[in-house]
Amino acid sequence: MVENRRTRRTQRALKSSLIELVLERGYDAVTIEDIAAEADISRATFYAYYRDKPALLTQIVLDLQGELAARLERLRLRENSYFSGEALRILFEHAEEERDAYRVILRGEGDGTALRIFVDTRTEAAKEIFLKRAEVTGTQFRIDPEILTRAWVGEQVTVLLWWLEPEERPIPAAEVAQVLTDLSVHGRMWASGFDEVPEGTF
Amino acid sequence: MVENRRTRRTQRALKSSLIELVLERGYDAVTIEDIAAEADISRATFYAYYRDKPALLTQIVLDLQGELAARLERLRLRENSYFSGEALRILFEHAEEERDAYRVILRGEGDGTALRIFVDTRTEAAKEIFLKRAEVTGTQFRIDPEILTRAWVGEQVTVLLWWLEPEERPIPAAEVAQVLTDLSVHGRMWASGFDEVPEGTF
DNA sequence: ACTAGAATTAGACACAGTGTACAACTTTGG
DNA sequence: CCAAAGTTGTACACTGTGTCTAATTCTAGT
Repeated sequence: MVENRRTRRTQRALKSSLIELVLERGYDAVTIEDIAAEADISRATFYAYYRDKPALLTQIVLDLQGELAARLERLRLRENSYFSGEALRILFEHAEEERDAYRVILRGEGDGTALRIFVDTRTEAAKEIFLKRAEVTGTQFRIDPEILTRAWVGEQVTVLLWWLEPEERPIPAAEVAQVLTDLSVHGRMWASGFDEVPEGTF
Repeated sequence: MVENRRTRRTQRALKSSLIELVLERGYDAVTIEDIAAEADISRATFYAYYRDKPALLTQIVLDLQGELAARLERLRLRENSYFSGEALRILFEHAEEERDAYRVILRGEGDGTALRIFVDTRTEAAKEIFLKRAEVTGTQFRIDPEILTRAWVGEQVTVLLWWLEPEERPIPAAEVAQVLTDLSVHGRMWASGFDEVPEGTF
């Protein structure tokens, strides 16, 4: 199975068919026969490329992460800053371009594996940045960086899914990214309009 | 199907069997026959209570949310404060008690429906509190409360799952809840050890 | 303690989808 | 143009699903 025009077409078709059908009917309601039919390919060929449905979905996340990682790497070479909110904007823009794939993944379709891969990869990336920043600036974490990272990725993923779901997104990518950065940087009380945390609370 | 000793036993057994087996082998690898066998019940009886596997899982989330809601309601009657981090502690304590059920749900096992129900319910609850607080204090949101809420729930869910996974939890419930509250209230830069946001960033 | 009704059972059924295999065919790249 | 790579249709055994039924066991209320 070398890289041909044909094989590429086949794999692309299978991936986008899965995405389309899953969004339409839900993961469990889609059979391999359905995917093959939608892709105009025989069921036998499906098995030439993927062991089963989960394998195809996993490949979709891996591809997506690969593309995202490439864009972030390009940014890193340009900017070399651990303080830019740029990375988040890139994530949201990428997600908008690949809206359907992201929706399938972030919804957790097909046992949660795809989502788990996505979250874990993002977590690793974020953790590295946080730790490197602390190292460079000599700053001491006030809370466990593990929790910090998990929380940060959790925010991203949840807001991302919410933002992607409607057909038209009223808020542009750059703007949600900025909002999320502001919230994360300044905290929830600031975001709620308080200038300081009210007395005798929390 | 009135509430008997027998029917209650049957339903409980089916629920905990599903949870146990899913944690052991993953949702898709568990058959209804497996669940019934584990619960010492015939497959026919399974169908007397639940249409299918998803229906059973959904019931599990609904039960859990019901119990959690009851505890939070009790708190609300006692405290009547919109500024307490108490609610979060209750969530973490509840999750620790029902660790296995929470893990199955938060992992997103069996198409993401159970997780979606969980997240949506939490989101509604959080949104109500945020809006009510703003109303009471007359505060103006600096960012869209919808995003604020989604992000907050996203943090909770992600950290919760991370915290629940290991067999023994090194950080007690009350403490993670406090950490999460601190982070959320003061923001990520504070949590990373910065006293103010560095110049020319974000 | 008895009994009507509720709950559970085993087993059979048709069915849909899976994963594998293979021989025949079409397309591709050099 | 042709050998190799890719694709196809078809068939197979198999697993699990959901429905049904007649027989059996348990429960609650008198």
